[in-house]
Amino acid sequence: MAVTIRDVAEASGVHVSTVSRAFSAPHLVNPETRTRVLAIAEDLGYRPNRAARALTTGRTHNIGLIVADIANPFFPPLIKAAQAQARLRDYHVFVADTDEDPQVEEDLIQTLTKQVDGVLLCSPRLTNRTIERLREEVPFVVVNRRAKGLPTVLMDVGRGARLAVEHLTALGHRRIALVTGPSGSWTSKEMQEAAATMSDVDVVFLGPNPPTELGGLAAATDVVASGATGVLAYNDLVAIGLIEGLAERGKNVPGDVSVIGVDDIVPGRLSRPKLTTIAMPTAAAGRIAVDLLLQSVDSAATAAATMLETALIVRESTGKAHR
Amino acid sequence: MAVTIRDVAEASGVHVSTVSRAFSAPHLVNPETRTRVLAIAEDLGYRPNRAARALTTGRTHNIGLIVADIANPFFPPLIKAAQAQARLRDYHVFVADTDEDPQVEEDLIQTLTKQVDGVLLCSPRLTNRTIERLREEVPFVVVNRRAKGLPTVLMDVGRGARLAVEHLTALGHRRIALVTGPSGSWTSKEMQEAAATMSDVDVVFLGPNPPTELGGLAAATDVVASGATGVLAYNDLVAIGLIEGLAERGKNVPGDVSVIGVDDIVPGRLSRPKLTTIAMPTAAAGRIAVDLLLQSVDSAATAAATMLETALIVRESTGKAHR
DNA sequence: TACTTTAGTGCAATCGTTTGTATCGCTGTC
DNA sequence: GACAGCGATACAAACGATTGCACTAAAGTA
Repeated sequence: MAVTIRDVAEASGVHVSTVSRAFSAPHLVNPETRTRVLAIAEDLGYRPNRAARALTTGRTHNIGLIVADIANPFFPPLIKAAQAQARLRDYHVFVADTDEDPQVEEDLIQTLTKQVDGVLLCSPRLTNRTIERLREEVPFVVVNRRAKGLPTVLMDVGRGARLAVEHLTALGHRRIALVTGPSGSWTSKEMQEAAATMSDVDVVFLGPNPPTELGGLAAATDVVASGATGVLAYNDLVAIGLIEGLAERGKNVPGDVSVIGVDDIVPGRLSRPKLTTIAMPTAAAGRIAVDLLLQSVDSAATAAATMLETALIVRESTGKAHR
Repeated sequence: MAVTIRDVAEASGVHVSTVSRAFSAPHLVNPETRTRVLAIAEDLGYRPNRAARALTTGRTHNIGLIVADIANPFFPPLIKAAQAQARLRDYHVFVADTDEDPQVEEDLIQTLTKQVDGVLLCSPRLTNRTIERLREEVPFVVVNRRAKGLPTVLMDVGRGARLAVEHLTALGHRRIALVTGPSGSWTSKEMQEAAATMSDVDVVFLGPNPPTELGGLAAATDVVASGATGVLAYNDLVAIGLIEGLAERGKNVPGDVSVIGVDDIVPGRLSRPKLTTIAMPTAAAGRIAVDLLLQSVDSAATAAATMLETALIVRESTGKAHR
């Protein structure tokens, strides 16, 4: 059916090895021969069979991208960027969704291992021990989590949290609540550590909470009870839920309480009031993670952590504190 | 490095072909031998090399999933469901993003063709002629667009539109605007045709518009000018933009104008007022599309169109019309 | 002129599976 | 007792590429 390297070889009167080299080792073949072969290949619509190539070279030119939940608005921009970057490098991306289940995550890595050159792990739920074990089988890059000895891409949410708190204090808020996320979350820990070092302000920690709209909704009671007039939420979904919960209790945002989220996901840009938030460079993270992965595929892994800048985006959910 | 079928064969004292058959043709090998081989394979951590298998069988056990824009909230649930379904069938999914560019879409299909058993095309922007040509190379299933002679998964947005208009008329609205989408869109056409057949109501068509929040924002002027008190928007993003545009012109939703969107994406559930919308069964579409695709991979393609039901979800953006 | 180098190409092994065919030892039949 | 039939297994040829090595002819060197 399909046109193979052999067809091209016959059509151009050379051996298959010459055709192969015309593509992958140009300097080894006569320029004239090369252009002729390439033209004929083009003509015949020849595309190298990657499976066959993978068999001899051991390189599949595929990478795996594993996320907890594709439908979580945080991930699509990252996936999109990673896929585009991989395409630039002539790699294809398997996307897999673990449904937040560590067991599924491990299985997925196992079955993917043999047909990819590396795996991108986004916000993995696996234990460090398991990651340690699996890294023997395939190169990893981890995004959004610290993993000792592995190349890692992180976003500086600590600095983001400081910017957020500074923004709130500049607006006159003196008592601030940090609505934390799940207890195991690296992001949440970073935010707490950063907030704890701030001066000129009282910070109360409320949590842990599920990282969802419902988590925010439920946290509204605590926020009201805390007497805080400024809130930094674990992420935008929590912030949106919180704003709703506050409204139910007669509190207006930003009139009575200022709320800041994290992630800058699409719903936050469209909700009302539009969410002031800490923007995470997810697209950049995806791009860089792919580059790091491909780099560690054909040389020794550089186990450095890359830290990306975050930025405060002020929209409508924060305002001046009144006495 | 990795453990191959040969290692398993040697460890169990049989020929590789026996090991192969122990997996893929159990009835051809002695039950005793089989269990022994399987145990040893398990022990050694043997995983068949898919590239090698693909080479002989011609089946890669991969499928391609091509969408216009991963970051568009409409797609992730579909991708998620498709990927999960594929995994059930022991298939892996390449996800690729065309950035809404037909040329990229065509390239993508070309390069993917050789390493997948079939391609899922979601809301393709390709011309019918191009699809016609490409289908020679690889089995397709098309989602969210009519494609003659190809298996197709559609969502009954026509019925959804009728439900929406009925809902508005039941609330007393007598003049309704349909804010249409891009001119080439199948969905938009379906909605127009359905709306045109409704009685007891004036329907005005406003468009075409880009399928984004900005498109909705810009359409607000026309809506106000049209004198309509009820609006059906091309999708949720447009609806959200429209609500914002109406607010800028002093029109309250649902007080002055009722607005209905399409898709039931997450932002619509979180925006304020919460959006009344026509829910599209995207997850089901993803699942079914995968099944159809795998089916047409190893038998003749059934070129039937599957139509999925939509549903009206009433939230807060629609209300009674007042004289 | 004889020898070495080098550019360009062909040859053949190899990657890890699958699968059609051959082989082998039994059992049952006539 | 010869042989067909059969279950179980081994053999070996693919699949489509890559790549180390061998070879040839021309160019460079002494």
